[in-house]
Amino acid sequence: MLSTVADKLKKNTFRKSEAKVATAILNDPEAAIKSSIANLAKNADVSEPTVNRFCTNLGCKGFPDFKLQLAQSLASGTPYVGSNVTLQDSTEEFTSKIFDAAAATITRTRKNMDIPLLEQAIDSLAQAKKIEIYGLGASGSVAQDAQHKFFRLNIPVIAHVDELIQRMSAAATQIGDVVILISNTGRTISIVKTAEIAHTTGATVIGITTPDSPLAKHCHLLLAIETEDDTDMYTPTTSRLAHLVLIDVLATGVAIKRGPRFAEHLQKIKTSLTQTRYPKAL
Amino acid sequence: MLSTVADKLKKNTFRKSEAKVATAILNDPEAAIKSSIANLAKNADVSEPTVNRFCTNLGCKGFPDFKLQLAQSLASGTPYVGSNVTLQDSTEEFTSKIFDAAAATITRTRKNMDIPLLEQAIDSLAQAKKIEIYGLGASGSVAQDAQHKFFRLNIPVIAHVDELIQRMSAAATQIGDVVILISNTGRTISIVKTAEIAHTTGATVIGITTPDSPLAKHCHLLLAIETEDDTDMYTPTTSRLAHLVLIDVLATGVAIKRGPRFAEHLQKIKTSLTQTRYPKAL
DNA sequence: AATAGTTGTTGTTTTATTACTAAAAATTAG
DNA sequence: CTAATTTTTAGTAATAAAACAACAACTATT
Repeated sequence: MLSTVADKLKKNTFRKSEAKVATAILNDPEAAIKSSIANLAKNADVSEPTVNRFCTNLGCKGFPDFKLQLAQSLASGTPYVGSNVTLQDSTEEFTSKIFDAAAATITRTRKNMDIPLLEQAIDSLAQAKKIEIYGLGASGSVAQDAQHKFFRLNIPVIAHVDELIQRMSAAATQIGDVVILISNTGRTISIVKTAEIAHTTGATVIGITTPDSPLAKHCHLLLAIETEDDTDMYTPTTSRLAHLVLIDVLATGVAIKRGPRFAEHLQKIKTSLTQTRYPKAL
Repeated sequence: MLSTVADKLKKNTFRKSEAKVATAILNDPEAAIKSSIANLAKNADVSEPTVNRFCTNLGCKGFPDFKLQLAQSLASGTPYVGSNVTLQDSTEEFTSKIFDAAAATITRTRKNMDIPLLEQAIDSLAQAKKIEIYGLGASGSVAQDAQHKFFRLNIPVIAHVDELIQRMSAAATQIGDVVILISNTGRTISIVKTAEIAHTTGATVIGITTPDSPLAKHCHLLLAIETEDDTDMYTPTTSRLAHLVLIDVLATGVAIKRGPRFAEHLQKIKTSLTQTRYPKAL
């Protein structure tokens, strides 16, 4: 895991005057990326070369390079402001926090994507005789969204949100089928059991869940989505957004793999819907 | 609408030599943020002051400021390249594009949020005797996700994804009830008809849909989500992500409005789930 | 007291910016 | 339609600012 400049700033393995620099930067990072070396040196009450040495010690090529890297780590993610919603928040505040959290989740998930693994998953989905998608609770609607996505690709697919039906259906899978299991925690007993059942039939088991979870251990292909710790009950869980985007990626990958002959199928689906809609205004 | 430096780079309202600068930067943005003004000027085959003027014309304070801003928009994954997925895309490419589009949608939606309107919606939801949520197709799973969210808040809520049941249920609503209609296009005839029915009963009709659409005209409260034009059939629709986050905001708002007495209810729900899960590893 | 480790001072080099000038394009008058 | 004038645009050269390197001084530790 490559650590950002912002992360390094928080370690306190600094010498006296470099610590001053670090705290000065942490005090107002936004200001730091805009100020010159002289300015920052004055603020931190150290000499200019100290600031420069500080930067090189952090692994940067110099002060400008440091500013650039800091700017980038600030831009991605918002690691500085705690984004937990509180009872005291104004509408504007909690709205911002929720949108922030959502965007951050997307960005974070993107960074952690394992492309070769994705390709494997897409391969097996593209060749699947049948795709079964299981989820419970909030992951249930994710499963249904996934069904909708793959259905449009003209692939035999079914989502189940009922524990018993999931088990029965899983038991009925065969070699060549793919079972996608969606679980935020990866610790839902019933889903894990279902994964075990699917394993016995020889179906390919794909998990969209937290790494190192019980479910993760029962998957042929683990598409890991890191969960933020559910510290605050007022903060909605954003991981299902990551799940949805991941499914978009899978479905798109399959669509591309199937190539241009699918274009006409998708067109068919589109025209089939036109009768259900009011025409677009000009 | 605040646009990033990266956005501005794509507009071609440049003069001859500044266009050279823009293309040079777009050719290799990563390199641009690292090079000096002299270097970039040579690459673009223009003089150094031209590069500088280019930066100030873009609204930056100077070249260093420009580099900083560009670095930030690159880091936050802004799609500075056209984000339509093509058949030729590598897995890495279309994955990036999809995640980019998702993040961009979230950010864009956030900017367009109308806070007072949100507050009105939250108010009516918090006071609702009953909440009904309707969606079809992809919006169906959004509706079910919404049901799940409000259900956790101990509010009488039901989602329907069947056109006929939606109509019947809408006809049975009363004053004090709230009907949430979710539609990406806002042009699904059946949903619009259902909105009309709900209107006659005196229920509050909230629409989560495209502004200026037929559905939008039949809502008491319109929570507008701008849709990106569905230009490419391989590009998944990201608007449902916006819908989901918006629902998060609504549910959170209601939770906050109901105050601390809800904390215990949420706690109850949590403990009710523990028996269904494997314990967390230490 | 000596030495290794840190920090500050001075000066050089690189980088960015400003002011000015030349060229090109556009506009208007003849 | 052409020529003259104005306006816009780009480049040159000079200036200012910033970053960096080499060296000197200081501190703490043994």
